[in-house]
Amino acid sequence: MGGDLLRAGEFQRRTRLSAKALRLYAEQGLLVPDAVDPWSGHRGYAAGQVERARLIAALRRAGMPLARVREVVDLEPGARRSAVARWWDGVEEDLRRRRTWVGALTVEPDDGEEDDVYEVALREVREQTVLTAERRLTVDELEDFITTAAEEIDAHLTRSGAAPAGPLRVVYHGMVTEDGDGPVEVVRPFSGRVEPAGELRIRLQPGGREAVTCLTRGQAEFPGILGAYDAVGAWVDAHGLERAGSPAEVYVGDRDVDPDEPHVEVAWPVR
Amino acid sequence: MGGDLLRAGEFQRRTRLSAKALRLYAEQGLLVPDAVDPWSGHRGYAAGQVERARLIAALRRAGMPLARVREVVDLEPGARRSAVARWWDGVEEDLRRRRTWVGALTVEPDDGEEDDVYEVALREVREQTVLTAERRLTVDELEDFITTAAEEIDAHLTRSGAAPAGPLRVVYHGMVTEDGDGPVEVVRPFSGRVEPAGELRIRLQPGGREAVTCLTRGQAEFPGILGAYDAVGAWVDAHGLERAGSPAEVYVGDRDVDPDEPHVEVAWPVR
DNA sequence: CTGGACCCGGCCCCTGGGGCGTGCCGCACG
DNA sequence: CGTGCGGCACGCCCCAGGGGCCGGGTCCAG
Repeated sequence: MGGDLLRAGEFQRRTRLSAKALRLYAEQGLLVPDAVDPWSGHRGYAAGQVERARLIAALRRAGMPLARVREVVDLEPGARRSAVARWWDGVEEDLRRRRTWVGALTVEPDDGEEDDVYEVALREVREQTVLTAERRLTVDELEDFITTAAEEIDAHLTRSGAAPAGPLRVVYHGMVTEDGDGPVEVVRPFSGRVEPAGELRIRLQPGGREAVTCLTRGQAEFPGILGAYDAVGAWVDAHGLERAGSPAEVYVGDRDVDPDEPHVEVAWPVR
Repeated sequence: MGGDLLRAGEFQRRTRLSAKALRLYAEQGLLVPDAVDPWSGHRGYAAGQVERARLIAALRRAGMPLARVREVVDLEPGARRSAVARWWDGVEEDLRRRRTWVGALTVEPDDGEEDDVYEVALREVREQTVLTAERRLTVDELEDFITTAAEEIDAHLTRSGAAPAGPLRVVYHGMVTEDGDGPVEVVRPFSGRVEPAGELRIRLQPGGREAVTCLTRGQAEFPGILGAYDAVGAWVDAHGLERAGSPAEVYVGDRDVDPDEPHVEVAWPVR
């Protein structure tokens, strides 16, 4: 019976969706009217479509992008609920990241100029042979990668009868922010004889001078640590030097102990 | 000295802003390069612009729209911090709204069909004289308006020597969702003689039949209450009746006490 | 028959860029 | 002296999710 077909306006009212939205969903095949008059183009919705439309409306109001709505609407209720929950986890995660930026923006700086907080020094480093692992990644994979790579590197050194000859460095060849993707290189100097293995590479870390500042754990948290990079960079510029390579973090202490002691350095090679 | 001008690429690296973004900001006057070569169009940024650029970058990464960045970026640090905080409050607020929708979508329905949860009945109402206040508003103003309007109405009745003659009704002549805007009418039946005053109007509430269901406080929370409207609407359709006006909430008990007892009804006039 | 309600499609607008293609520079290297 | 390459500008098309407006068609009741 064509009599239970709802016209666009009525359907709109019942689903709390705008005419524009309904037309969009119809075009995209997300919510296709039960019948379309070929002459006038007028759409007719079956009463049973109200439920689907309301589901879509709720998902949209929750802020879910249409592309994902498309994937989710046709799932079984249980699967759908968990899909929505998974998506929402991502939203909250994103919000947490944004919140850290807001935090950095709204926190009153302790006092004095930002540049004065960091004591930047110049030091000479000598050429070293290093074992490295490199990867492009996003910020959420970073922690994992550093830990894993450091373990792999040290295990390989031990296996080869070589020994670490200095602190772990993490060189940022590119920006790793929430959207950037490196590459990032985990670097361990060593003494002894080692063959490359798997993803692990051996290279010569050139000697030279680098500007460096030392941070406490607290200062090393993201995104505050960016301030340290800024400070070192600014110091280099201010002293008429030239940035000569990619900046690095040097883990003077062990990475996973002593959360409040100072032991990460930010170092930038200069010329 | 033109020597301390940074070219686009270098500035990009130092500010962690994309070339595209920098060009956009330059066009929009948000971050205007210190010098532009009139022949090549090449932009040159002063070293001192890095700080502003980084501020903008941080605001954008926090998700602040450019229009607001524009307002905020030139404020004094203290004012800026509070402006950012205010904006962020709005973001969190919006998120809370979205979260209620997600909650409605991910909560397992208790059991059975949604329609069965509500017992819908048909009842006869008689014609009444009512004092009303009407307004278009958004969902966040709703609570306030209902409370205030109810107080005003009852105060006016008392002043006029008339008496309330039935429970408070709130008639939703249009959709009031987080984006919709009513209009919403707060309605109090009365007996006695009353003159209109200010925004308060007197009209005749027509008698007739209405479909009605009774809700507990818990069911009446947004957005769950929408399910009640849906249920009543569906019941009306299923019984071959016709929706004859705007749906209303009837506050059988006082609005502000007894949070867990049932005393709000959803009523829909029918023909 | 006519007015008003309802509805269509189309077009331009918004944000905040991403991605791609084209073409211009100047600089270093052969 | 050429030439290749990296850096840069610019322009076009794309995304979501519609809002708003316009010109015209349709449908129903009076």
